[in-house]
Amino acid sequence: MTEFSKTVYNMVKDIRCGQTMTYAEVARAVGKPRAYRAVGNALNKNHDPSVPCQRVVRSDGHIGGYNRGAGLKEKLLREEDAI
DNA sequence: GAGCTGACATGTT
DNA sequence: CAACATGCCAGCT
Repeated sequence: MTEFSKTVYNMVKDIRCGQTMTYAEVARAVGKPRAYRAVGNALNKNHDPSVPCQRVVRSDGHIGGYNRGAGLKEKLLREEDAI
C-alpha cells in the first residue's frame, strides 16, 4: 500500500453512482497523470468491495478488466445506468 | 472511416 | 527483474 494507491482508492470511492472515471483521469486526479497503469494495477490487487472499481473504465470507452470478471463489471455499470 | 495489433512510455506490486 | 485491469501513436486490413 502506497500513498498513491490509497489516494486512488479514495478517488474511486468518491465516484457517484452512475458516474464513471477513466484510469487516466484518476491518475491525473492523484497528481500523476502518467500513472494510469499504476492505477489499474492498484485496483487489480485491491480486493476491497468498498472500492467500486467497476466505475473505472478505459478512456477508449472500453470496459477494461475486473477482479471478478470483465463481464460482471459491464453488467454492474448497466445496472446503475452508468453505461 | 472504423477496428485491431504492435511498440514505447510510465508507476506500483 | 517481470508483470499489469492503460494511453498514445503508427501501420495494416
